[in-house]
Amino acid sequence: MSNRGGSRLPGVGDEREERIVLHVDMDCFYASCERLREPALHGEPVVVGMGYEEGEEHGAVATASYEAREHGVESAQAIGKALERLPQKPEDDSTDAGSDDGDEGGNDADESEETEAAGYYRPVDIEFYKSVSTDVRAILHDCADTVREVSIDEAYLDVTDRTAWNVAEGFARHVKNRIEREVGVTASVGVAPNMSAAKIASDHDKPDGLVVVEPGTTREFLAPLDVAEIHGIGPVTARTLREMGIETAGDLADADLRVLADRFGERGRELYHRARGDDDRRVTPTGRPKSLSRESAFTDPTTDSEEKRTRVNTLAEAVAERARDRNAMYRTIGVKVVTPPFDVHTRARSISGPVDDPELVEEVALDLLAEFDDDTVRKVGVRVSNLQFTESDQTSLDGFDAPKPTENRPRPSQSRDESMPSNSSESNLDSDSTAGAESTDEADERNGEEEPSRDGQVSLTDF
DNA sequence: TCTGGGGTCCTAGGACCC
DNA sequence: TCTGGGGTCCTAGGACCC
Repeated sequence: MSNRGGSRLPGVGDEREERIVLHVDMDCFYASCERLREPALHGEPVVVGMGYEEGEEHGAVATASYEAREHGVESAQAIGKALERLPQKPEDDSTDAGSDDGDEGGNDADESEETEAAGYYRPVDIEFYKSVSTDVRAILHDCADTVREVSIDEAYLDVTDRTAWNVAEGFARHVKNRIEREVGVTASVGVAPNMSAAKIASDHDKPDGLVVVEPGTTREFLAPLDVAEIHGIGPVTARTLREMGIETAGDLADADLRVLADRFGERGRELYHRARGDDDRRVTPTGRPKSLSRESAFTDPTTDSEEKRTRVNTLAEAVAERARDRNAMYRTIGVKVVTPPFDVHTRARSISGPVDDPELVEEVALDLLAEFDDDTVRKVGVRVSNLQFTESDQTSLDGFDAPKPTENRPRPSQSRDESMPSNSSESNLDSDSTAGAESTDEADERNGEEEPSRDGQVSLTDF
C-alpha cells in the first residue's frame, strides 16, 4: 500500500502542512497483560508462549518480558530453547495469593537446584489480551480523530488537529500516561511528521519510551540507524543492501535511486524515500480484512494423507465460521501447504460469486490439498479471500468480542460510538477523496483486488 | 532462528478480451 | 493469423509485519 488509491501527490491540495503522527506501541504487550491479572509477575521474567501448554516444551515465544530477554529469551524462539536459557520457575500453588487464574499446578516439585534465574511461563490467552487492547484503543480513539490499528498492540494516530508541534511532546505524554493509568500497561510512543519515522521513533527508546522527531529533522534522526530498522526492510533486503555497501539509513538516503529501483523495483524507491524521512502516506482508519485464514502445524511432519485431510477439514470449518462471524462472504478459497524445510505452497480457486458456504470451503480445500497427497507436510492452512461484507458487519477488527468477564480493570467505556458506526460513510472520505472513482460506500471495497497471496514469514508480536 | 499463527502488499506469467 | 498495444482477472510465490 502506498500511493495509489488514497494518498495524494506531494504538493497537491491542502496537504503541504506537516502532519503530526503518533505511533503507539505497547511494551511486551502479552507479558504486560499477564502481569495485569497476576501482579506478582511484576519485575519477574515472564515468557508467553504460543502453542505452549504448561509443563510442555513445544511452542514458540510470543513475547518475553525485558527481564526474560536479559537471559537470552527472544521472540519466535522455540520454547525448548527458551527453557534452556531461562528455566521455568517452580510454582507452588500455596504461595499463590488467589490470583483468579486457577492453574492446575502439579508440575513443580521437579528436582533442580533453584539457585539461578528462572522465569514464569504462560500460554497465550488471546481473548484476554484483546480485552485489554480494547481498553487501550478506546483511549487512542479518544485522543485522535484518525486511528489506524495495525495489530493488537500497535496503532498510528494522526493528531494534527489535536495538537501542535511545540506541544506535541506533552500531548504524547498525555496519551502514554492515560494508557498506563487507566489500563495499567505501558506503551512506547514515537512522534514524527509521518508514519514511517513515527514507527521508528517509537522503537527507539523502547520500554516506556517517548521520542519526538520534529519536522525537518527526520533525515538526520534516521541517518545513523541500521537499514534493517526501516519498516519494510527484512532480513532478505537487508542482506542485499549490505552487499551493495548500504548499511545505514543514511547510506540508503545517499544511494543512487536508479540503482535501487533497478534492484528492487517500486519497493526500492519507497525505501529510499523512507530513509530520507519522506513518506506521504496518510494515516487511514483500519479497514476491513482482505482475507481470513487458519493454519496449524503438525507435531511432526506427516505423509499420512488422512491426517492431512482431517486437519484441513477442521481448519476449513474454522475459517468458514470465522468468516460468518464477521459477516464476510468470499469468492476465493485456498490452501497453504508447508513442506520441509520450510517451503510454502499455495493453491487457490475462485468461484463466480461470493458465498457463505462452509461445505464448499471444505470441499474445495480438500480438492486443492489432493495435489500434495504424496508430500511430507509440516503445516497446512485454509484461507478465504476476495471478501465481501454484508452490511451489518462493523465489529471493527476483531469480530470476536466477548471480552471475558474480567472487568475489574478501569474501563474507559466510551468506545461505543467511536468505533461502531463510523465506518460506512466517514472512512471513505479519508481514503478516497482524490480518486474520483466510485463511491457507493461498499463499492470501493473491491478495487483493491486483494489476493490470496502468500505470506510465509514468521515472527511474533512484541517489539 | 529449525519455525508458531494471522495478516498485507507486490510481482510475474498466463488466459482472455478488445 | 503472428502481429502490436492495452487492459483485466486469476494464480503462485516472495518478502515483510506483528
